[in-house]
Amino acid sequence: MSQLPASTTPQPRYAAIKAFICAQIENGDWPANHRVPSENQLAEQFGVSRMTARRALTELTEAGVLIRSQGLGTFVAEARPSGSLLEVRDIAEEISSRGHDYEGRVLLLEQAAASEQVALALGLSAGSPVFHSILVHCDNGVPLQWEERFTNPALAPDYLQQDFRSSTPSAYLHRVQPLTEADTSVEAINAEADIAAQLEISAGDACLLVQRRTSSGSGGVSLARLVHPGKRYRLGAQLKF
Amino acid sequence: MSQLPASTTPQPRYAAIKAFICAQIENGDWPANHRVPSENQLAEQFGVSRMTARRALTELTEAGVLIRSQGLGTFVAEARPSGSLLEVRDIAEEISSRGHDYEGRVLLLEQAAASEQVALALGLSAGSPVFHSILVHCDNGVPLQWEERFTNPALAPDYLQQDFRSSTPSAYLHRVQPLTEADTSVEAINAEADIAAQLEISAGDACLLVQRRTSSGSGGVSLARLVHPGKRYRLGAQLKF
DNA sequence: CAGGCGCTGATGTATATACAAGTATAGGCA
DNA sequence: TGCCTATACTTGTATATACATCAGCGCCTG
Repeated sequence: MSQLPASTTPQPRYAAIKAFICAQIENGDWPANHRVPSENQLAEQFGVSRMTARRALTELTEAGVLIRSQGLGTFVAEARPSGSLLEVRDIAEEISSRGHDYEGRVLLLEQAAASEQVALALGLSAGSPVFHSILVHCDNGVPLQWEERFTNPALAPDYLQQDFRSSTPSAYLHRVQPLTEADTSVEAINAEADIAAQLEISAGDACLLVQRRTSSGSGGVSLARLVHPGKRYRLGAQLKF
Repeated sequence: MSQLPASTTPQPRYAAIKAFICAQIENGDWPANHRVPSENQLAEQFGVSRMTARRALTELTEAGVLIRSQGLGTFVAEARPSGSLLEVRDIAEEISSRGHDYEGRVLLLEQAAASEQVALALGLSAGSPVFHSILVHCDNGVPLQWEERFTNPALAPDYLQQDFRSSTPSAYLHRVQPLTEADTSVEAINAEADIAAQLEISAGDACLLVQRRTSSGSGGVSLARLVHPGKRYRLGAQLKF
């Protein structure tokens, strides 16, 4: 073996089919929603078995390049919007990974009655008891995030007994309830006076407001409002297509 | 929810194997780096063929739950960090999909000399010519995004000839250069006077500043600074784990 | 004793086959 | 005309089999 000098292509055969399909799409020959040859057609065309052709289609589907539907066929997916993915890490882990000291200041930790909005997000009825916490996360003593959180008591029963000075509610929830879903929104706000004071910035300073609703298979777990001082914090992301 | 009591189980057989493995991991019976039974063992244990057991292992590997290596075996992966993903869509497509009118106001479209920072991001030398554009994207006539962009002339030669009143630079670049990578950061700023005027907001109002560097296989394509009025715009994301 | 050889068992690739399930269409019957 | 069914084609699941490739181990030879 290894008699093929250059371009020794130990690549599997399904890779050739994937490359072929991607080439057609990138050349523009196959626009979005164009129908891709069926598994049997590709198998015959490339002289492979149906299972091998199927693997190429399956992997491209998982990559978001194709869309398949049983009985109909395989189609080119919409050109993906110049989208990017943004990863938001746990704030305490982030601070620790920089080699800085993490400190959580607990401003409030209580049981309260759910407002209509909170009840809706957590799948409860308005007025039901929910856990309500407000804390400030600090990096080397400098406030980096103000966090207000409403948590479903059924899914995190001993929330109020936690010590959030060293571990975050987010980490606790992640530990007791495997999360399966998260809805996040990010916007910019001018800091209100009280939050500004707690973040040790001036009222009106620009802040990132991240709102996140997390849920597990058992239902809504938690609703969080996270405020970051704009001058001290930035969300980052690296994405490869 | 819960419309399926227990009877209808049209679930494929590999799903049972996946569930079994996940259960062992979540129970703590199989810690990180624990060795998972081999394909043949699982096949015998569940009374399925090796290919079916293999599928369960393959899918869990793709999901990041397991790690496999040829000749060694399959192992439980390290617990995944509590990360989440945020998708950012193209602004014109976003506006159109709401059924609103998109309008692009071109404030500047020129060739300029690259600053040191721009040159670094695009893989050029400082002072090289780059395309420089500033525009404001409007939704039904209301400014929604201020965009300043530096583009590599080698990869988008007829950038200056484009009509960005109806199609965005982002869409043009996506068309002529398949992007493979993007680095994005999001922060909050107080609007400067000039940008505030162009966005028709007050100076000092909180804004989202999104900075994005995109690159293709051929190198750095473009560097963009996107400013959104905080009161009018929000980034959203839905993530499933 | 060192090095190599082959064995075993693991994952990776590929094939042929079978049946299940969803979709669209052509044709027939009332 | 309107509805229903049979059929063909598609993707989805599952199996049995074969060979390739890689890592680890032990034995055996030089």
